[in-house]
Amino acid sequence: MPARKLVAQLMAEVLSVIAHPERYRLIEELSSGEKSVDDLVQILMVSQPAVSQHLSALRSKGLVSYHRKGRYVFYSLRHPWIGAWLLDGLKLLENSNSDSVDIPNAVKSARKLWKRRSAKS
Amino acid sequence: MPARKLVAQLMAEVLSVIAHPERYRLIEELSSGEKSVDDLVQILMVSQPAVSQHLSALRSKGLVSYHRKGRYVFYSLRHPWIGAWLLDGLKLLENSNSDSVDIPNAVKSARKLWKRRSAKS
DNA sequence: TAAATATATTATAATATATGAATATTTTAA
DNA sequence: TTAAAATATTCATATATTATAATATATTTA
Repeated sequence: MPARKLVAQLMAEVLSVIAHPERYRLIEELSSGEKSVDDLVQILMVSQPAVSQHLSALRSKGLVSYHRKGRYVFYSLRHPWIGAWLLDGLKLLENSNSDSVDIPNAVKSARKLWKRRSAKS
Repeated sequence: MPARKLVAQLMAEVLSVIAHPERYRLIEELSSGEKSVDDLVQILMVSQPAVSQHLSALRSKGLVSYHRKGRYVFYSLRHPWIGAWLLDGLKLLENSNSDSVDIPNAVKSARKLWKRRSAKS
Protein backbone atom coordinates (compact mmCIF):
# COMPACT_ATOMS: atom_id res chain seq x y z
CA MET A 1 0.00 0.00 0.00
CA PRO A 2 1.39 3.43 -0.91
CA ALA A 3 2.52 5.51 2.04
CA ARG A 4 -0.09 8.26 1.64
CA LYS A 5 -2.92 5.79 1.52
CA LEU A 6 -1.64 3.75 4.44
CA VAL A 7 -1.02 6.79 6.58
CA ALA A 8 -4.46 8.17 5.74
CA GLN A 9 -5.94 4.87 6.82
CA LEU A 10 -4.05 4.86 10.11
CA MET A 11 -4.85 8.48 10.87
CA ALA A 12 -8.51 7.82 10.10
CA GLU A 13 -8.47 5.04 12.65
CA VAL A 14 -6.84 7.14 15.34
CA LEU A 15 -9.05 10.15 14.66
CA SER A 16 -12.15 7.96 14.71
CA VAL A 17 -11.32 6.98 18.23
CA ILE A 18 -10.83 10.59 19.28
CA ALA A 19 -13.98 11.65 17.46
CA HIS A 20 -16.45 10.81 20.17
CA PRO A 21 -17.71 13.38 22.67
CA GLU A 22 -16.83 11.36 25.72
CA ARG A 23 -13.49 10.17 24.49
CA TYR A 24 -12.62 13.70 23.46
CA ARG A 25 -13.39 14.83 26.98
CA LEU A 26 -11.39 11.97 28.48
CA ILE A 27 -8.37 13.19 26.55
CA GLU A 28 -8.83 16.78 27.63
CA GLU A 29 -9.24 15.72 31.24
CA LEU A 30 -6.17 13.52 31.10
CA SER A 31 -4.13 16.34 29.65
CA SER A 32 -3.95 17.88 33.12
CA GLY A 33 -2.38 14.71 34.48
CA GLU A 34 -3.14 11.09 35.20
CA LYS A 35 -6.49 10.17 36.69
CA SER A 36 -8.15 7.03 37.98
CA VAL A 37 -11.11 5.50 36.23
CA ASP A 38 -13.17 6.48 39.21
CA ASP A 39 -12.06 10.11 38.92
CA LEU A 40 -13.06 10.07 35.28
CA VAL A 41 -16.44 8.53 36.00
CA GLN A 42 -17.17 11.37 38.38
CA ILE A 43 -15.81 14.14 36.19
CA LEU A 44 -17.64 13.02 33.07
CA MET A 45 -20.79 11.84 34.79
CA VAL A 46 -20.88 8.75 32.64
CA SER A 47 -21.39 5.17 33.77
CA GLN A 48 -18.34 3.20 34.83
CA PRO A 49 -18.67 0.57 32.11
CA ALA A 50 -18.95 3.31 29.50
CA VAL A 51 -15.79 4.98 30.75
CA SER A 52 -13.99 1.64 30.75
CA GLN A 53 -15.05 0.95 27.20
CA HIS A 54 -13.95 4.35 26.00
CA LEU A 55 -10.60 3.96 27.73
CA SER A 56 -10.27 0.59 26.07
CA ALA A 57 -10.81 2.23 22.69
CA LEU A 58 -8.15 4.84 23.46
CA ARG A 59 -5.82 2.08 24.62
CA SER A 60 -6.33 0.14 21.42
CA LYS A 61 -4.79 2.98 19.44
CA GLY A 62 -1.97 3.59 21.86
CA LEU A 63 -3.37 6.91 23.02
CA VAL A 64 -3.24 6.17 26.74
CA SER A 65 -1.20 4.11 29.13
CA TYR A 66 -2.15 3.00 32.61
CA HIS A 67 -0.90 1.46 35.79
CA ARG A 68 -2.67 -0.04 38.73
CA LYS A 69 -2.13 1.38 42.16
CA GLY A 70 -3.99 -0.53 44.81
CA ARG A 71 -7.46 -1.00 43.53
CA TYR A 72 -7.34 2.05 41.34
CA VAL A 73 -6.14 2.12 37.78
CA PHE A 74 -4.60 5.37 36.68
CA TYR A 75 -4.66 6.43 33.07
CA SER A 76 -2.44 8.97 31.39
CA LEU A 77 -1.84 10.27 27.90
CA ARG A 78 0.86 8.60 25.92
CA HIS A 79 1.23 11.80 23.90
CA PRO A 80 0.87 14.56 26.45
CA TRP A 81 0.81 17.25 23.74
CA ILE A 82 -2.43 15.87 22.32
CA GLY A 83 -4.55 18.04 24.60
CA ALA A 84 -2.89 21.20 23.35
CA TRP A 85 -3.07 19.92 19.81
CA LEU A 86 -6.80 19.38 20.12
CA LEU A 87 -7.21 22.83 21.64
CA ASP A 88 -5.59 24.21 18.51
CA GLY A 89 -8.13 22.25 16.53
CA LEU A 90 -10.93 24.19 18.19
CA LYS A 91 -10.32 26.80 15.52
CA LEU A 92 -12.08 24.39 13.20
CA LEU A 93 -15.32 25.30 14.92
CA GLU A 94 -15.08 28.88 13.76
CA ASN A 95 -17.14 28.26 10.67
CA SER A 96 -19.76 26.14 12.40
CA ASN A 97 -23.11 27.76 12.07
CA SER A 98 -25.79 27.00 14.58
CA ASP A 99 -28.85 29.08 15.14
CA SER A 100 -29.60 27.72 18.56
CA VAL A 101 -26.18 27.80 20.18
CA ASP A 102 -23.54 30.45 20.66
CA ILE A 103 -20.61 28.39 19.49
CA PRO A 104 -17.86 31.03 19.62
CA ASN A 105 -18.69 31.66 23.22
CA ALA A 106 -18.75 27.98 24.12
CA VAL A 107 -15.37 27.55 22.45
CA LYS A 108 -14.01 30.45 24.42
CA SER A 109 -15.19 28.94 27.70
CA ALA A 110 -13.87 25.50 26.83
CA ARG A 111 -10.49 26.97 25.92
CA LYS A 112 -10.33 28.68 29.25
CA LEU A 113 -11.26 25.51 31.12
CA TRP A 114 -8.79 23.29 29.32
CA LYS A 115 -5.97 25.57 28.33
CA ARG A 116 -4.06 26.19 31.57
CA ARG A 117 -2.80 22.63 31.95
CA SER A 118 -1.92 20.67 28.76
CA ALA A 119 1.58 19.29 29.18
CA LYS A 120 4.57 19.33 26.86
CA SER A 121 6.47 16.66 24.85
CA MET B 1 -25.47 22.36 27.71
CA PRO B 2 -22.21 23.08 29.52
CA ALA B 3 -19.46 24.48 27.32
CA ARG B 4 -17.10 21.54 27.67
CA LYS B 5 -19.77 19.06 26.71
CA LEU B 6 -21.01 21.12 23.81
CA VAL B 7 -17.54 21.74 22.47
CA ALA B 8 -16.67 18.06 22.81
CA GLN B 9 -19.79 17.25 20.83
CA LEU B 10 -18.93 19.72 18.08
CA MET B 11 -15.32 18.63 17.88
CA ALA B 12 -16.42 15.00 17.71
CA GLU B 13 -18.60 15.87 14.74
CA VAL B 14 -15.84 17.70 12.91
CA LEU B 15 -13.25 15.05 13.67
CA SER B 16 -15.63 12.32 12.55
CA VAL B 17 -15.77 13.92 9.16
CA ILE B 18 -11.99 14.14 8.94
CA ALA B 19 -11.61 10.59 10.23
CA HIS B 20 -12.06 8.81 6.95
CA PRO B 21 -9.14 7.73 4.77
CA GLU B 22 -10.38 9.43 1.64
CA ARG B 23 -11.52 12.60 3.32
CA TYR B 24 -8.22 12.80 5.16
CA ARG B 25 -6.42 12.56 1.82
CA LEU B 26 -8.73 15.16 0.28
CA ILE B 27 -7.69 17.58 2.99
CA GLU B 28 -4.00 16.88 2.55
CA GLU B 29 -4.31 17.30 -1.20
CA LEU B 30 -6.22 20.54 -0.84
CA SER B 31 -3.62 21.90 1.53
CA SER B 32 -1.37 22.54 -1.44
CA GLY B 33 -4.02 24.71 -3.03
CA GLU B 34 -7.46 24.58 -4.58
CA LYS B 35 -8.31 21.72 -6.89
CA SER B 36 -11.23 20.73 -9.09
CA VAL B 37 -13.34 17.70 -8.34
CA ASP B 38 -11.92 16.14 -11.45
CA ASP B 39 -8.36 16.71 -10.23
CA LEU B 40 -9.27 15.05 -6.97
CA VAL B 41 -10.91 12.09 -8.66
CA GLN B 42 -7.69 11.47 -10.56
CA ILE B 43 -5.36 12.04 -7.63
CA LEU B 44 -7.26 9.82 -5.24
CA MET B 45 -8.31 7.22 -7.79
CA VAL B 46 -11.77 7.11 -6.33
CA SER B 47 -15.07 7.24 -8.20
CA GLN B 48 -16.51 10.67 -8.93
CA PRO B 49 -19.68 10.15 -6.90
CA ALA B 50 -17.58 9.07 -3.95
CA VAL B 51 -15.42 12.18 -4.17
CA SER B 52 -18.51 14.35 -4.42
CA GLN B 53 -20.03 12.72 -1.40
CA HIS B 54 -16.90 13.17 0.66
CA LEU B 55 -16.63 16.79 -0.39
CA SER B 56 -20.22 17.22 0.63
CA ALA B 57 -19.40 15.86 4.07
CA LEU B 58 -16.47 18.26 4.40
CA ARG B 59 -18.71 21.10 3.24
CA SER B 60 -21.34 20.24 5.82
CA LYS B 61 -18.86 21.00 8.60
CA GLY B 62 -17.50 24.14 7.01
CA LEU B 63 -14.14 22.57 6.24
CA VAL B 64 -14.05 23.50 2.56
CA SER B 65 -15.36 26.21 0.30
CA TYR B 66 -15.79 26.08 -3.46
CA HIS B 67 -16.50 28.10 -6.55
CA ARG B 68 -17.45 27.11 -10.04
CA LYS B 69 -15.27 28.11 -12.95
CA GLY B 70 -16.73 27.01 -16.23
CA ARG B 71 -17.80 23.46 -15.80
CA TYR B 72 -15.28 22.78 -13.10
CA VAL B 73 -15.86 23.27 -9.41
CA PHE B 74 -12.82 24.15 -7.40
CA TYR B 75 -12.56 23.29 -3.75
CA SER B 76 -10.26 24.80 -1.19
CA LEU B 77 -9.70 24.56 2.53
CA ARG B 78 -11.50 27.02 4.67
CA HIS B 79 -8.81 26.61 7.31
CA PRO B 80 -5.61 26.38 5.31
CA TRP B 81 -3.57 25.49 8.40
CA ILE B 82 -5.48 22.23 8.83
CA GLY B 83 -3.07 20.33 6.60
CA ALA B 84 -0.12 21.30 8.75
CA TRP B 85 -2.14 20.61 11.87
CA LEU B 86 -2.90 17.10 10.68
CA LEU B 87 0.74 16.55 9.80
CA ASP B 88 1.55 17.37 13.40
CA GLY B 89 -0.99 14.76 14.39
CA LEU B 90 1.01 12.11 12.57
CA LYS B 91 3.04 11.86 15.74
CA LEU B 92 0.05 10.01 17.12
CA LEU B 93 1.02 7.07 14.96
CA GLU B 94 4.29 6.63 16.79
CA ASN B 95 2.86 4.11 19.21
CA SER B 96 0.92 2.18 16.61
CA ASN B 97 2.13 -1.37 16.53
CA SER B 98 1.68 -3.39 13.41
CA ASP B 99 3.56 -6.56 12.63
CA SER B 100 2.90 -6.47 8.94
CA VAL B 101 3.63 -2.84 8.09
CA ASP B 102 6.53 -0.51 8.71
CA ILE B 103 4.54 2.39 10.05
CA PRO B 104 7.38 4.74 11.00
CA ASN B 105 8.69 4.53 7.50
CA ALA B 106 5.28 5.13 5.92
CA VAL B 107 4.80 8.16 8.17
CA LYS B 108 8.18 9.48 7.12
CA SER B 109 7.28 9.15 3.43
CA ALA B 110 3.88 10.72 3.88
CA ARG B 111 5.41 13.64 5.76
CA LYS B 112 7.81 14.21 2.93
CA LEU B 113 5.02 14.07 0.35
CA TRP B 114 2.72 16.43 2.18
CA LYS B 115 4.98 18.66 4.19
CA ARG B 116 6.42 21.09 1.64
CA ARG B 117 3.12 22.79 0.84
CA SER B 118 0.63 23.27 3.71
CA ALA B 119 -0.32 26.93 3.84
CA LYS B 120 -0.67 29.29 6.78
CA SER B 121 -3.76 30.68 8.50
C1' DT C 1 -11.87 -16.38 53.29
C1' DA C 2 -15.82 -13.31 52.53
C1' DA C 3 -17.45 -8.83 51.48
C1' DA C 4 -16.78 -4.53 49.35
C1' DT C 5 -14.80 -1.54 46.00
C1' DA C 6 -12.82 -0.56 41.52
C1' DT C 7 -12.43 -1.85 36.94
C1' DA C 8 -13.14 -4.68 32.71
C1' DT C 9 -15.61 -7.55 29.53
C1' DT C 10 -19.43 -9.42 26.95
C1' DA C 11 -23.81 -9.55 24.55
C1' DT C 12 -27.15 -7.38 22.05
C1' DA C 13 -30.36 -4.09 20.35
C1' DA C 14 -30.51 0.42 18.40
C1' DT C 15 -28.46 3.67 15.51
C1' DA C 16 -25.29 5.63 12.37
C1' DT C 17 -22.15 5.40 8.54
C1' DA C 18 -20.23 3.63 4.27
C1' DT C 19 -20.57 1.76 -0.34
C1' DG C 20 -22.03 1.50 -5.00
C1' DA C 21 -25.40 1.93 -8.56
C1' DA C 22 -28.48 4.77 -10.77
C1' DT C 23 -29.78 9.15 -12.00
C1' DA C 24 -30.13 14.24 -11.91
C1' DT C 25 -28.12 18.87 -12.68
C1' DT C 26 -25.17 22.33 -14.64
C1' DT C 27 -22.38 24.18 -18.09
C1' DT C 28 -20.07 24.38 -22.44
C1' DA C 29 -19.51 23.38 -27.16
C1' DA C 30 -21.15 21.50 -31.50
C1' DT D 1 -31.10 22.86 -29.10
C1' DT D 2 -28.62 18.72 -28.57
C1' DA D 3 -24.68 16.19 -26.94
C1' DA D 4 -21.00 15.75 -23.92
C1' DA D 5 -18.42 16.67 -19.82
C1' DA D 6 -18.22 17.68 -14.91
C1' DT D 7 -20.40 17.42 -10.70
C1' DA D 8 -24.12 16.33 -7.32
C1' DT D 9 -27.79 13.69 -5.30
C1' DT D 10 -30.57 9.75 -4.07
C1' DC D 11 -31.43 5.29 -2.58
C1' DA D 12 -30.76 0.50 -1.10
C1' DT D 13 -27.84 -2.45 1.17
C1' DA D 14 -23.97 -3.70 3.91
C1' DT D 15 -21.21 -2.70 7.75
C1' DA D 16 -19.70 -0.47 11.86
C1' DT D 17 -20.54 2.00 16.10
C1' DT D 18 -22.96 3.09 20.26
C1' DA D 19 -25.55 2.42 24.43
C1' DT D 20 -27.09 -0.39 28.01
C1' DA D 21 -27.48 -4.17 30.93
C1' DA D 22 -25.50 -8.06 32.88
C1' DT D 23 -21.66 -10.12 34.56
C1' DA D 24 -16.77 -11.07 35.42
C1' DT D 25 -12.20 -10.00 37.46
C1' DA D 26 -8.93 -8.01 40.63
C1' DT D 27 -7.59 -5.94 44.89
C1' DT D 28 -8.12 -4.59 49.49
C1' DT D 29 -9.99 -4.88 54.00
C1' DA D 30 -12.77 -6.95 57.59
